[in-house]
Amino acid sequence: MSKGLTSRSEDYSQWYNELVTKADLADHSSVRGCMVIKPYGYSIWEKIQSVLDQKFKDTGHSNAYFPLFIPKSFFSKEASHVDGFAKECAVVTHYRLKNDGSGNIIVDEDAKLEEELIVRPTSETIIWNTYRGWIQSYRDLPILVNQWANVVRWEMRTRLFLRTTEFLWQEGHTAHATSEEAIAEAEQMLHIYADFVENWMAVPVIRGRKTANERFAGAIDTLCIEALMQDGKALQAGTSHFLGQNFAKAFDVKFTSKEGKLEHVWATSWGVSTRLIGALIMAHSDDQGLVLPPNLAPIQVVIVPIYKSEEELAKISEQVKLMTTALKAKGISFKFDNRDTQRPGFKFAEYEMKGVPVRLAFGGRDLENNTIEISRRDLKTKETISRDGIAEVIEKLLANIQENIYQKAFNFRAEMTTKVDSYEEFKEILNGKGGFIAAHWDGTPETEARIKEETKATIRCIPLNNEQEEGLCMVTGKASKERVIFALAY
RNA sequence: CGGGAUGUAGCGUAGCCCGGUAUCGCGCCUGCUUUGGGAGCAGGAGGCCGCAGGUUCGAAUCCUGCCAUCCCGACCA
Repeated sequence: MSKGLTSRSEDYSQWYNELVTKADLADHSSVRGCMVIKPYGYSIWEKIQSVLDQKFKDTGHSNAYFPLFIPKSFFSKEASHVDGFAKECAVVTHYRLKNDGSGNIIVDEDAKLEEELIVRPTSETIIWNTYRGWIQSYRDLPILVNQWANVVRWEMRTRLFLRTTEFLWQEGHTAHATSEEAIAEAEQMLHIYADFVENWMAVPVIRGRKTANERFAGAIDTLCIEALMQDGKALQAGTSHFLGQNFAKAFDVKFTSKEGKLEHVWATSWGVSTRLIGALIMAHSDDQGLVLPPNLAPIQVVIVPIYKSEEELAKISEQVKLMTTALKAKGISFKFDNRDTQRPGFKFAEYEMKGVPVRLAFGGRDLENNTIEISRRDLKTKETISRDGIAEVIEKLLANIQENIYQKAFNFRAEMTTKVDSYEEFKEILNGKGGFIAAHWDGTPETEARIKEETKATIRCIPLNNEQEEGLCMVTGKASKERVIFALAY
């Protein structure tokens, strides 16, 4: 591992790629656009999974698993859905290889599938095809199912965690008897995502609604949470869709209501992916590496011994044991890094790169003075304190770090959110400081498309409970009753 | 799919114009000394120079073809 990182201000892309690699999160794989998530990176995903999974279960959802492959014909059943995904699907056409006689392995043309299989880019179609068999009466509803899975989208251009050809995610797919209930479900899940991202990941988000142009293929309404990254670009961190009866009609999923009438069911789908890890990196990291919020850090406290002999290490280990027992009792995760293959300075730099929130350095001096050196990753400050009541001190410190990281991101977003009233000013801010831009828009897809064409900025969302304010569209001058959020996005 | 570039050790590179079997740094291995911010010294291992042809006594270097990757567009519910 070479030292240091490219500075964020010099080349944000390079900084990001180096950080992902050097913090031991992931590597490019030999397969185009795919990544290998390394154990440390995966442990963050596991933490995300465990917290969200509990929230899903607390709201009545269950996990299930559906096939990776989707018959091509399923896709064509929902017109806008196929339009949205057709250009990025991996397709399985054959099921056998053979030796061509000269040692080369080739696809056996005789083993061509009658109907091609699509590697799922999302599972609405196969799930709704399955739900048809599960639903007959209102008594079968609601169906509240989530799946943890991988999906494949053959994007032209990829980026570690943010947009990879294959990625891990969860997708919830629910079926309801009424429109109101489905809408409430979609909103509930959006708020679960927002709470998670803000309180666990310490990333503030705007909860909002997508415009028709930016809506999910096949949805009636797409809700989203939008976060702001340190380079001033927006990142969609999660979505929740109200699908109306579109998929129920496409897959003929009907139920008999209390009143004895045959009706199509109402649907939602919602998901977050490993992209959240990308959001975490880009929201908090600095030129020393990752900064993990304590609530999400796989290791909250690392203890580095500094010793000159085996005997000294043994004494330190003994004292560390007392501390870790107290930490364990408080549910604080820790690692005692007593590897003798690396020196302390190397370990300090390594855990900074990996974003461990709190570091304790324990040496001979501390052994004598009943002290320890404690350092916090977010502010990079350190001080030597008494070991008495250390677990309580750390517990408070972790909470303080969590709050501080969130506040820092919140303040950054506030500074980077600009209200503009003219198209000129809009372009100036967009090309200058960037960030979120709140502006009036006439509500038409044409104007939205024109702005995207001319500036590359998109409407990230129309915030929920948006402040109503009379104004004029910055482009066409037509009347507008609220500001919407524009930004350049990932 | 257009425009541009690059393929040399695990990673980053020099050499290429002007042909003679590969340079340097990081990392890796061994030993000693070290350990409170990425250790020092000494020794060592590791290469089908992207692939396939061609020119030549001889190719990392020149020529042809192919493949791959990266960047900029297009694309990204």
